[in-house]
Amino acid sequence: MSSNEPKRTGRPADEAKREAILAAAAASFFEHGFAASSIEQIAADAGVSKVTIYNRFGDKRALFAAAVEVECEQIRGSLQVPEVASGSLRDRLTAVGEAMVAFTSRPKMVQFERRIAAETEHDPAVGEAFLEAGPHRMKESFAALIAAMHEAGEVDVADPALAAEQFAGMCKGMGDLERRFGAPADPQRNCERIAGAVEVFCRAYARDPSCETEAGS
Amino acid sequence: MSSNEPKRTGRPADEAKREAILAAAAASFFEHGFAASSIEQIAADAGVSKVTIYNRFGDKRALFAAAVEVECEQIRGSLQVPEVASGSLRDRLTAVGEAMVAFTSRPKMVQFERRIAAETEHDPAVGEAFLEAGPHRMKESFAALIAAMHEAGEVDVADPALAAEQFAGMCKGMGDLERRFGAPADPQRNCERIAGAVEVFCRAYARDPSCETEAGS
DNA sequence: CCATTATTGAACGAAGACGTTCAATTGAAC
DNA sequence: GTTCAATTGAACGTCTTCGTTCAATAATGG
Repeated sequence: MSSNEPKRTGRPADEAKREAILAAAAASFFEHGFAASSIEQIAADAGVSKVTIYNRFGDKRALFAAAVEVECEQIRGSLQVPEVASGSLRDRLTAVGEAMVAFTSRPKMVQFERRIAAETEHDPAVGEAFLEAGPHRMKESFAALIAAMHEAGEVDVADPALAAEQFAGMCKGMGDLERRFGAPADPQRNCERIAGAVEVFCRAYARDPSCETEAGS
Repeated sequence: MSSNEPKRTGRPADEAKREAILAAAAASFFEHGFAASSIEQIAADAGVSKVTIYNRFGDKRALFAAAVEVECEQIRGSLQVPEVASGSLRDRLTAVGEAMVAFTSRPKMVQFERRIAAETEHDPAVGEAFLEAGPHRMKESFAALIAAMHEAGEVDVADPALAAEQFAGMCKGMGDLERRFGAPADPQRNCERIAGAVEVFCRAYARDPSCETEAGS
């Protein structure tokens, strides 16, 4: 693999600058939107010349795409359904619900989703990339977990993917939507939503009506 | 009330032009976004002089706000939980679920929500206005309907608002999110989501396990 | 030291946008 | 027909933006 060692002569590219550019680009794009962000401002924020940005990314849209890709990579890295193997079914579902809500309601994520959604209108590939990096992976992980619970005889679920959506949908309730449109978060209501989701899910799917089954450690 | 009859002299304002301006503004703002829309283009689309727009609305932001207000008004007018008074509990819930999904998944609405969410970052009042005109009203209507079912002894629901959110959340599942990020709609999956939501809701809340209670006509 | 590449600062050109000004025209009411 | 407001078209000023060009400088390998 000669590509592994470019062996290029001349002054090497400053990787720190690349990251500074991407950080500044992300900050501007996701706060002000694509059209309202200016390359010059991003360059200034990154402490970098405008020409450097054009040399390395070529284009405003390409820079945007690169910033989105970095963010999606971060999402892929930090997203995971908690592997709670112990505790009652209720406890484990509650943990999953809390993790999902906490993950999706961070202001950074809300902001990112808003911008990606808006940009999807102009460039569907952006929305697709996000969907794949975030929600779809999360859904698959959680569906697999439900399928495992089914195999273990704890629940009786014919369609794990649907059940995963149902549980996630109940946990989010309208909190999701409210945050997206600027309403302040209501932690207490969120707890009630999660508790309610666990309750309904258990009533609908649990084999043991008491839902106190302990998972084998 | 002299305000009822302005009795103003001179050439009267052309109301058709006002509507044309608002229509063109809505089309441009909600398709391209606020920053990427230009007054000149909107004026051209509306078949109107740019000066007319400035005379009547004053400002680009004010024009945007007016367009949002018109759209919210339309939402307030067309949104309603269907008053299905007959049929089994399952049938009525299914009808409500279908109506909600149909209402929120129209491309126009998806587009509108994307833009409002993006603009909420810059102007929280916009998000608040939409939330009030749309989701909150819908939730209250549906919660009232569930409360009525509870009064009638069909279901046993301690928190109608929470139950309304749960049902709506299950109906939407991830279809909502997928549409927002450009994934094509999947009508069959939507039907399964609604059917699944009805099933889970009934198992969790219905007094009559068979869920075949007929509502009095 | 030399070749080569990265980076910078400044300036440029073209384009577009916002919002204003103004004279000219239109249209309704009296 | 006169009066008065609405509308228009065109031009203007100012500002911002994208993206490019170019000479000068910094940093590395040989």
